[in-house]
Amino acid sequence: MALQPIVLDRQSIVPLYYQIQQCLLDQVRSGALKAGETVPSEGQISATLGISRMTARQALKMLCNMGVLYSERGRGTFVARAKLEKNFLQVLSFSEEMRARGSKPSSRVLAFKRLKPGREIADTLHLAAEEEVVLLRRVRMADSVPYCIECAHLPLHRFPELLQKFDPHHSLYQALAELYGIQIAAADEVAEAGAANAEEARLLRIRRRAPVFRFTRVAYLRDGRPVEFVKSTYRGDRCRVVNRLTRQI
Amino acid sequence: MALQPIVLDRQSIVPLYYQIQQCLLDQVRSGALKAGETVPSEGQISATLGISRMTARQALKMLCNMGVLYSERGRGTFVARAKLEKNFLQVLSFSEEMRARGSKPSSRVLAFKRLKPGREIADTLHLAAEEEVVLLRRVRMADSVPYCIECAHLPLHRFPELLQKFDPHHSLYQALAELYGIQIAAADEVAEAGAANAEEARLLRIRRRAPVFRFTRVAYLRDGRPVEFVKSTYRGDRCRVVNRLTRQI
DNA sequence: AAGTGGTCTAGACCACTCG
DNA sequence: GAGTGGTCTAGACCACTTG
Repeated sequence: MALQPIVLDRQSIVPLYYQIQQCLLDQVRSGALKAGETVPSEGQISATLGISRMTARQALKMLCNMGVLYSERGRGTFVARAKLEKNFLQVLSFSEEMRARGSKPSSRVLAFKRLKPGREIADTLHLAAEEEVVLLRRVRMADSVPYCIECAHLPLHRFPELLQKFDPHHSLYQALAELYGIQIAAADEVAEAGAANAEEARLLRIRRRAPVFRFTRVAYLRDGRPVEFVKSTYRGDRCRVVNRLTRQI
Repeated sequence: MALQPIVLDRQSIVPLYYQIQQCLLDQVRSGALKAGETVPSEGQISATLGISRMTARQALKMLCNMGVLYSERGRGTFVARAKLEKNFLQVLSFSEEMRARGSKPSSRVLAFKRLKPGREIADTLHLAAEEEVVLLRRVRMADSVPYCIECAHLPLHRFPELLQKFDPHHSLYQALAELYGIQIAAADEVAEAGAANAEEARLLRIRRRAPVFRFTRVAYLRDGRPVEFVKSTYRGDRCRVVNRLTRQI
């Protein structure tokens, strides 16, 4: 309830509402604000910090959207009980995901070439007829243990010299950012349950017919243009899909 | 660019920003506003409708958060290209999900009783020692075809007369809402890939070792208190997990 | 009655993009 | 320079919860 002293920097380029938001987030993370507890009200925050109520509100609103807080009309704003620090639903590349877990990612490159794609891929990537893609097929490993087979398709016209410039043993997303200034903003992913075929079993070092996940992922830029189509097969014993679902009321 | 005439009802209890938001959403859905096109600017909307710019902004902001629109500073607000009409990550009960697809849900009840839960469930639901749960185990079917085996656990103290009042052939979520005024707001779900064991194969009418999804779901109220723990097994050939991922930049 | 969050207003300045 | 979105202010009224 007592607001830890927040020092705002009005000269900073960082918006005031963001400074407040981060400060509250730190207090929740550190446990200074515990689950179920009341957060200082919009009125208190604005009075204490000498800012407008709308600005205080903006800070709280974003934390509510993130699921860190929740508000009840007439009662107040509270710290939510659920722990959702699990990097929910971020688009992460394999490399990023493994590094986040403290493992060292590596790759065995199976194919890296240009190719005329099939219908599904051409349609999904909005390619004109006869347009080619770059195909990158790799076994991805963490600490030298195979995790998945990843088969990425990228429109050649958008990444003209990828075949020459990119070392396929490194992180693709990092290369796209560095070479082309490309920021992936979102992705749609479909997961299916399957059983390993002979090739998958060999590459992933599992038994034939062992459980696997098959993912189909389409990655988008901020404006919604598709830039990547990926099919991948993950070992069922080393992968789980975590979701945070919300209910529209 | 031309704004379809929006008629605002200032007497309505429905907030102005929400009326605007729904109207724009309809135009995007109907195709009147196409992907990549400019949406009327905050200034235009506020001037045309005779409302404050902050209110117009609130309507646009929510649509941006939903991924329907995106904004670029200095340029404008645009319709996103991705098709994201896929019932994004909503918590839906089996019944709701099947009805949404136009199928008729039904259930074969395997168990409906009180029970002392194991450690994992007691911990997850924050139960005191010796506290019991209601166990509801069902084969869920759509148009009489088995889809999954669902095994739900609910804290008995919160739903004291569920065993007497609820007909286990109907929708559990609907009953929770009607009998206890309970609104589930969010859920965490973990999916794993597996192979059907003998019992699962029999109940789901698939071969032994056929691919299945195994889900573990914990459902929460608005304030984050857990109210349901579910383990379920879905036929791999009749289920896919769809995700929309976003990237924190 | 006092306090809370939800909505709304009518302004303001800024950084940015574009012609 | 005109138009855009991003931020911020200082008020306002309302419905709601709580004591």
